[in-house]
Amino acid sequence: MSQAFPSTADQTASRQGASGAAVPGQTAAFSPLYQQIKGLILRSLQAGEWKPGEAIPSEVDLATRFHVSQGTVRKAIDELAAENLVMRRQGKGTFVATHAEQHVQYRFLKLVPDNGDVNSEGPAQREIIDCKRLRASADVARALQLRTGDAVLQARRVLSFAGKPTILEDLWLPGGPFKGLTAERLTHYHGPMYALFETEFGVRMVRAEEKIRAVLPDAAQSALLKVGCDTPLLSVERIAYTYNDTPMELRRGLYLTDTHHYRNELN
Amino acid sequence: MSQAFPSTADQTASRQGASGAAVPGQTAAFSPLYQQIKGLILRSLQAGEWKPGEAIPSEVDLATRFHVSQGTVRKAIDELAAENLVMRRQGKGTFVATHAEQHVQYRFLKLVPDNGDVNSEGPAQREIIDCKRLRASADVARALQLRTGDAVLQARRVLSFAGKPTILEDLWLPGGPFKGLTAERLTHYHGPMYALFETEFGVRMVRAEEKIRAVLPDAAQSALLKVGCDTPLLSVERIAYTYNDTPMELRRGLYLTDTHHYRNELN
DNA sequence: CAGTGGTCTAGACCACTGG
DNA sequence: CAGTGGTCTAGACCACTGC
Repeated sequence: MSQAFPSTADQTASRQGASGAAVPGQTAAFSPLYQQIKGLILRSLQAGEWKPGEAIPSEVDLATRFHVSQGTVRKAIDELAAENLVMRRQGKGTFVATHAEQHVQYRFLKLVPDNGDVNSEGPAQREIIDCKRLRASADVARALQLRTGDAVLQARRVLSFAGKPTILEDLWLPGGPFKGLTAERLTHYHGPMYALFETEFGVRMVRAEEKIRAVLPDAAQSALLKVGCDTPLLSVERIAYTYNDTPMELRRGLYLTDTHHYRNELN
Repeated sequence: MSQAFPSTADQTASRQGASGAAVPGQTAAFSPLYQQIKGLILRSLQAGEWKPGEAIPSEVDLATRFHVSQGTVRKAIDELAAENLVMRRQGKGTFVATHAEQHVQYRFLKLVPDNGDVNSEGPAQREIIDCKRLRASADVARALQLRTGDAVLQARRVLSFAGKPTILEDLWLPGGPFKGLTAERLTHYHGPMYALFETEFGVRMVRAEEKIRAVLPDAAQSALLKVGCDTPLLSVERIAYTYNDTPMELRRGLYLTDTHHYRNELN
């Protein structure tokens, strides 16, 4: 009895007592109740039942809805909070996480000024170099789990700090979910790009993976960053995922690291 | 009543009921019971009451010892487990984390082969270039929270994969805790360096911070890595900490990234 | 003051390990 | 089988927020 929750929402949770009655020759994957609840809440988040920034129902409400104790709902939400999918605020409620908040802006950008103070340099200046639709090359298609030749959107931009070009980014988005995204829209939006993705296209980036290398720029790249072709740069390839481990963005960044560095914490 | 646990171990935990009786003009920092328990367990870990790899007392034992419920101990241990200070194993117990285990070896090394399979290339070949005692320069002293001129131990080594030099590391250790460490010992030890630190010097690295840049090697560096002076390399400066946020190692690595990359996961 | 998340408890039962 | 961590519950109370 590991298929405890069929598709409809309001349903009583099933305890998995009879472990002997499982499929023979196969280990019945044990999934605790709170994991199932977590899955249900996840499904609602995914379906957009609650929008980014909004509060989700209180723990007692959810406990009633799912016919479990508050403690079980609590443990489910604990895990969602640990994965940054929701934010708990004591006395107020639990809120769907968003990239559009001041203190979590640029959650995925690990480049910081050498003095360590992200606030010391003010907001980045952004310049969209171009933005066009094209057909996915083999490697882009693979990264985004599309087929070669599928429609994708490509953009290139430069970020500058204190007037100095520091980051050159190329990014690719699947054509379907991001239909209607234009250079205009990108240029005039103020705030993190991922916030725009949320509000305009309903795409929430939930986690990302980065592959980092040291490279030398080609002629076009060095011109845009205004450095010599012999200046070593960080190459940061990022794949960002929505719910369900679905890749939704490929980003290739070149970071200038003379006044900034990529900061990472290891646990 | 936020100073609930004085220095002796076996003591009854105090509830913090009377919040009105706090120091006037100052917010009484509320610290929940499980945090205090966590602090006590942490203190025992730090004091070496249980060695790396050993089991700590069971939850019920600890609950008895601290005069709290098992649930409270559980929450304390949950946090310690989340910080990788202990490892829980259902049915067996809770164990002090160690760097000397197969599946968590090289916990702090994020460089992986491009095919992503860490096991495909076999163990790294290690060569100690040198290892000597000297006086801390200003920047090394600052990183290790020592005074300029204090005794430090410096080592340099090259790691090779499939015979190809890939990582050049310089590292600095505080002279006091690592008294007696020699090039001999480093050369003949098989296993992660951090495991040696645990077993031989009782120093457990708990977390680390890295600053990453792209650089070009100098003549000596390029010779050791057998690459040209125009080959861009990842510069990875790591500070590793023991308990209490005490820095215990400064490491400056140069990573060759033509067949490997630095892998990072963002949440 | 009511409503929210956060803490703490005591007890029952389950899943896993090893002797 | 006993001992461990893991789940789930019901209930009490605390801390914080906003009305």
